Amino acid sequence: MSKKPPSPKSERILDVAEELFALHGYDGVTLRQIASGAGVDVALANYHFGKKLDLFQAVFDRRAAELNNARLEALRAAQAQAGPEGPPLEEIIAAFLTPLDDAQRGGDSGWTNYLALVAYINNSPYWAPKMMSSLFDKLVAEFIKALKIALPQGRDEDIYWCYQNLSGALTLALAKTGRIDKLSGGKCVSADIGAAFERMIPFTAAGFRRVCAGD
Amino acid sequence: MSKKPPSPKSERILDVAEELFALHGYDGVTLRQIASGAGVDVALANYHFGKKLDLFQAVFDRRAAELNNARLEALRAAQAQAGPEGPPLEEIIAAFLTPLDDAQRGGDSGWTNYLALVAYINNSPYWAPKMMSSLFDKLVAEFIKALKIALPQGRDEDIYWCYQNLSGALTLALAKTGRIDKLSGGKCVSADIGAAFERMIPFTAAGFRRVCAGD
DNA sequence: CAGCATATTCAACATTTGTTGAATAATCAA
DNA sequence: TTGATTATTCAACAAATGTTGAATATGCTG
Repeated sequence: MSKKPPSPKSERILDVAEELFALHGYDGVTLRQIASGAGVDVALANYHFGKKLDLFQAVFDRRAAELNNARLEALRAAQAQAGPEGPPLEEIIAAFLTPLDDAQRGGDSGWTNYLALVAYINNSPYWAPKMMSSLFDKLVAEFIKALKIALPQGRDEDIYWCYQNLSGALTLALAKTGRIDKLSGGKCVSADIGAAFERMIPFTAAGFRRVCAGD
Repeated sequence: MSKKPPSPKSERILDVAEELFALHGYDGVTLRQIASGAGVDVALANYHFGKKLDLFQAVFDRRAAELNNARLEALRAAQAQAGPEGPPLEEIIAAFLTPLDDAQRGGDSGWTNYLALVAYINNSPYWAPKMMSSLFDKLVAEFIKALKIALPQGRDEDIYWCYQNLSGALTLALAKTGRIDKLSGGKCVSADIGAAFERMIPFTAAGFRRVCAGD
């Protein structure tokens, strides 16, 4: 485990930046808003992280590796438990999703903000190509490989398109826009990622099978 | 020298604003960038549309009614063709999606930008509650009603959660981030909405059935 | 033509923005 | 204690931003 100073102000800067970037996007947040929210002078963000863009990248990087590891471990665990034919579809998808729910349940509200930020980046035609590839491509490739084994008759294009459907459903869930709350008259709460995943896993698994296996 | 739609400069302002807002978001675009792209002075945007926020709203409103009508008509057409038990699931979803593809195929690249802008708004925790509800809630309620008829055993929460999965998959497709292009090594092109919908319809239909009908 | 409304540009404003260099405070080893 | 390194604030800069009022152009109607 990495050990870091308990609460230097640089961490508070990252926390506040994380929250504000997730809500308003990169250009919708000023360094002074971040500094003010962190109870810190404007120049301090620059001292610790350099330019605004570097701060944005630092926020993104801070939790990326840990998130990646958790998801990869979940996939490896499912694979270790399965036979040589690989884990079933539902377990692959669950390994893709549940680490995100676990992170949010950990009590650290920073993870909630971080995942909303990832949703913002992943849905942005400007940011997604620049930021998502560097750290997530390898992980996604691993999941795609596992999906191909679970769906041996699936054509590559179909699997990738289905993966995009899964990614989109996940992205909107992480964004937590509150829209489903209103549409459903309160029956659904967009902050309840567990409830969302409870449906997302069978939903997308059935979708994969229908498109890639003809079921 | 003359391929010009007889468009006054106010339309060009909307066109450029549409494109830039879709790519960079509300705060990522300056009025001077819009004016410059439209070959127009900065003050003209203010003269025609008022404040920046009003311009943003004007861009959103310009095509909203037409889009809504096309989707509602598609649903009504499916209902008219079906018996009293209502149209099957796939046709409801197709009515929800295909008008968007038709709009993009119309040759007007403005529709492509507009739908990417809707994707940006729909995925934003800040904008979605303010802008999506006003114009889309009634339409969504109509589709939900049709879905409930097609899935009579489905519980309300399940149907709403499934709808969110559909909405998320659609949103990411409309954002056209280009990410699937790279992941798939060129086998999928995110600009090809037709190809995306070809999979999205059976994918989400199977998902609805699995979650809401126990199939 | 004249007159008038609309459309468009020009010039400028008060703020806000990201950024930086110097000054001050805190931390810590010797 | 020193002294040096790190952390933080202060003050200010040039550039960019949204916005506005006045000036000019354009088009239309009589």
